[in-house]
Amino acid sequence: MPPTGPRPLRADAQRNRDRLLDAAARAFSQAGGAEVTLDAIAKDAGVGIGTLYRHFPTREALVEATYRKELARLCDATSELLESLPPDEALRTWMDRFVDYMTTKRGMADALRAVIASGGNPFSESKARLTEAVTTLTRAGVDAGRVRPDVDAADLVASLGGVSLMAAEPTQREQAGRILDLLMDGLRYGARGTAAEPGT
Amino acid sequence: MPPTGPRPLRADAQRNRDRLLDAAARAFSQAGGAEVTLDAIAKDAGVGIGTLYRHFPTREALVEATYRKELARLCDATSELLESLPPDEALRTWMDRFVDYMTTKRGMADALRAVIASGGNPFSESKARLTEAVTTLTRAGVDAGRVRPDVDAADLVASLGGVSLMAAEPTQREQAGRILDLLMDGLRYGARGTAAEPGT
DNA sequence: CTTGTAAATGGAGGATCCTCCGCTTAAAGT
DNA sequence: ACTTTAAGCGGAGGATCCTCCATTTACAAG
Repeated sequence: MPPTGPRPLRADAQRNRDRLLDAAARAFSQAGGAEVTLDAIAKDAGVGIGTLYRHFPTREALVEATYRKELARLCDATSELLESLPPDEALRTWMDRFVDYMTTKRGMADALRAVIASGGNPFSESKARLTEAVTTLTRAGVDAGRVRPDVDAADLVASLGGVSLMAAEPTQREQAGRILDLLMDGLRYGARGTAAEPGT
Repeated sequence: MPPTGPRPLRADAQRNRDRLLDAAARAFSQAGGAEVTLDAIAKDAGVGIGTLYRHFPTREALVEATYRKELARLCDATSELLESLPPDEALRTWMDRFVDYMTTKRGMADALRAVIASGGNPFSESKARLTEAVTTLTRAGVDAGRVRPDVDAADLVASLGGVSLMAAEPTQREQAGRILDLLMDGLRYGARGTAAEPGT
């Protein structure tokens, strides 16, 4: 017997959930979308505020769900990057994209804070995907002798999260880039094929 | 004529400000101090909520002011560290202390977010001190050939802020340590006296 | 000491967050 | 079709945040 997975949502619940996500996507992608009130989103979706909170217990949860697809796309881009670039550059480029999502879609910052801070639970889905993507990239780098082998992918994801949080203001995008360079050099330090010079 | 500095506070205003800081220190240093309501602090200080908000426009501003002294102590510790340790280890140790403040005094996280995110204004005092401290440490490292010369101190402060934000949970203190190691190796990469092996 | 005035006060009130629970309804069983 | 029941709904209401401005007060000038 197939172990009863989490039983499917009731039809009306599913419908409301979808409406909420639609409304949220609409709201968050507008300018200043980070300030939209949850009441407004619920109203726009035509459901009660209680329903919103049941489906998404915190603002972060709603934002995370809204951006889950985009996060997935970002993760899926790894193989493509690895085909067209040397592994360390692929990793560096991927990091840049990661941060770019933050500065363009403002609501995304909340999403990632939620994803990365998820000590153990509800958002681990996206977190797992991100960690997996980073694992793929670093492993390729290690195999090519361009990245040190003793780096934990989860640590790196956390770092990216931290950098992104600081770079939330588009003003600080350049600073974020420099920090990523630094981090990248930390990743190169001690790789098999170590070069003594920093930078690309 | 001496350029009229920001005119001194009126006597009653100064008194209220001090009371508020006392009350805040009391509140924030208690367990779970991060959740204290501002109304409670105002009441404890015996002033109206409006007064609190005039002196400290945001929660972060109050927290920052509360911890300003401790932040200053941290900054002042640099010379002591430089006397007893090689510059790169001094820097690494200082970074650790920086993060430690976060995990012990929980309210401090808010403070630092405020300090570091201060694009340009009200908290630049503490930010400037932190940057100065890091400058001292890195410069010593550069002179000793143990830190690369092309690192901007402000970038490093921002990085520390990012790491600290992610390490807010004491659970993640070890992860924070590993990230600092990585960052530190990034700083060593390309220093005059480059060693090919990572770590200390 | 009196007066003028700008600084400072404080709390009522509007906005938002989030919880809680009595009512509604999908859908499984008969 | 009818009953049953638990999943789902919604929004009133309590808590907190922050603003605004009529009133009070420090203190400088006369």
